[in-house]
Amino acid sequence: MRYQAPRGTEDVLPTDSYKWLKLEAAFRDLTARYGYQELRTPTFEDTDVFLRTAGETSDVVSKEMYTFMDKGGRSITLKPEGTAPAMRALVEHNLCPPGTVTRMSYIIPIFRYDRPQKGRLREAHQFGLELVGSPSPAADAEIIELTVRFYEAIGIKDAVAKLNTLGKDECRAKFREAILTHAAGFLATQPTEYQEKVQKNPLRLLDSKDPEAQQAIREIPPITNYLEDESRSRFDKIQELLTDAGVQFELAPDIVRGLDYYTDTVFEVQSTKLGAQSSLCGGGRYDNLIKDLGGSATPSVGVGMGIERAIIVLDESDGWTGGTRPHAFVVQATESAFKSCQAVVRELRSAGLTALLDIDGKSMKSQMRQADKSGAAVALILGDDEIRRNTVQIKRLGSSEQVEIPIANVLDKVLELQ
RNA sequence: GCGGGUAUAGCUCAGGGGUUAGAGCGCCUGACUGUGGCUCAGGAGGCCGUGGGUUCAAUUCCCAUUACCCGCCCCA
Repeated sequence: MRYQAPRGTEDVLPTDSYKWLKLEAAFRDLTARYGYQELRTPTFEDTDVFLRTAGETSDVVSKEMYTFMDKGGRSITLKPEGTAPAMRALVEHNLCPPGTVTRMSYIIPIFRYDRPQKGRLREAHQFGLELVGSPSPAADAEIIELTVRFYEAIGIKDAVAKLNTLGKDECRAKFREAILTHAAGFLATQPTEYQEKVQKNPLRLLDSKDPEAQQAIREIPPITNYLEDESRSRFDKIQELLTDAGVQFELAPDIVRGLDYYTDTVFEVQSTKLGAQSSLCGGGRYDNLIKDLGGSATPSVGVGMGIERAIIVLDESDGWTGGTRPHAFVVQATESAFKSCQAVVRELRSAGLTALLDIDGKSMKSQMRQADKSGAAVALILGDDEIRRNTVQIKRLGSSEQVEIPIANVLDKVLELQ
């Protein structure tokens, strides 16, 4: 126990990896049905990709990035989020020419140097979706619907989308001013550090958990008072589409997101099972990001869903339905039966079944215990007597039914008793 | 980055300045011939997180460090 995994990282153990496989399969299956194709990007990017997009004042960029110089003197950053790298690839390979729409998905590790907590790791993983090229509110609604459907598909109950809009540049500027004006009294009582932070990004005030801040926030007129017509009608239309789709959502003015590239729509799905980290995923519209990366202006929407967080929620709600069980465990009743047992195992495996056997020459009692613990549906028992008779004993574990059958019928019988 | 808590067996946790540090679960072996689960008996497994200090004596007290947990910040 000398070494341990680096702080904020974790090993997924063989006994737990089925959870990952299950979520990944659900994600790939569901998104494929909506026409999303998987994009795979490098684990690291030029640091500029993130500096240009996430916003230099955002916490992610200002204090959480894993950035280093490589031996060629390049500034490299392990990706702290998925959207900017995906859009870097999209621009580089011209994946979304003007006038077209592109749907992409990805499964990636993300790295953020922050203090670890429940549901917050330095290396985490996320499922991502990007719907690129469509200015339509139907695009926003599709991403939100797909996200909620994913949580339903993996068994997370009560997945409710929290929806908000941040408007566009001009209206947001007016709204920021309004925040500063209305919260001036409260801010004056705060440490200068916090004042500066809010000065730089007044929206930050809105998701504060401080009760006094909450009080101050109540004085601020809602952003909807400042929205331009286009933003307002988008917001309304999205809600209409989600309602039509039967997707549960709530309006949540406190959702502002930590990355600066969002425009108009922002949303999260939250859970109370995540401790201080309430959000299971976060996403929104980013109409300026692609242009910032040197592409042509392309309206887009996307989402990033935390895999570890989904697993926590499912763990705490007993959301896992049985792992995989072997079909058969082959028991050698006599030492000399080993080769025959291996032949049986080989036959079952080549027919696509999971078949196990002991390779340490343990006692039959021990083998039976192993068979039981493995969760196998049946034990196949083979010794000298059976070999002489060309038979095998087949025992259904969980009951004590046992019959002797011709060895030629093993496969059929094993399948029958599953 | 800031504040607080915890660290003892594979897991969940007791304990205590002084011979061989415990429990439950798990694991291994056995209970007449080649049969699991239940029961019973036996057994393996711990530098008591790491480094330093106080002390005749530290796993126990103190300090530091590392990791995890909780809250803040923030977020997946």
